[in-house]
Amino acid sequence: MKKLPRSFYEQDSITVAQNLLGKYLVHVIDGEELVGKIVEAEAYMGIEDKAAHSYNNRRTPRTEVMYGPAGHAYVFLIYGMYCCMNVVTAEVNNPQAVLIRALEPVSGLNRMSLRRYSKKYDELKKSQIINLANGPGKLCVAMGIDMSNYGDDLCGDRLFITEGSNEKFDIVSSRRINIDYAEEAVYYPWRFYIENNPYVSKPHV
DNA sequence: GTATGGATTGTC
DNA sequence: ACAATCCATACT
Repeated sequence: MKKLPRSFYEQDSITVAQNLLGKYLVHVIDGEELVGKIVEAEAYMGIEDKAAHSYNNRRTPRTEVMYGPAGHAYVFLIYGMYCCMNVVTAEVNNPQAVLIRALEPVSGLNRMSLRRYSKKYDELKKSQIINLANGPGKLCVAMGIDMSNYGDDLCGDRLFITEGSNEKFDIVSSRRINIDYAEEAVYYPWRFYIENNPYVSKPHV
């Protein structure tokens, strides 16, 4: 499949978040391709978005990559135990990003399964298959994405995103998850997911 | 140097 | 409903 061009990422994060649904996230690790279809994403609109790490132009070592060119990975550690992966969007010095929140596993299934459960894929229960990558922390474990991927160029050959299939789907929008601190931004409908996809993290919200 | 809390998850 | 777990950030 064809990699998404830099221009895909050089738009506002709301547009990119919606357009990322159905695309394939690929991580090449240990000589194998791990692939998941993006089924859920959240837009973080940067300087004026109280939910964003870059709110009010907060520029620190952690958020630095968000101020650079679009199409790079912003990975951060959350709660001391999980990583979350974002795609940097918009132009330089406009620190927007899209959080990848859930994947439908596509290939490298055994590798993903071993990373999450130390078991082969065909030994998993149904619930474990659903839970392989249906959350921002889980998908990073399954895909082997960690802080060493901070700043990775998504137009490169290690961590990238490709075009999806021709399937049609409807997009649902809702409030973003776990940003209760964000005052009025709590209610912005900037979470997007594929309707009726079983790998979405919290379909009901 | 010190304190605070989090774009989560798994278990109780 | 809550603990796990620890770094980034803000403040002194």
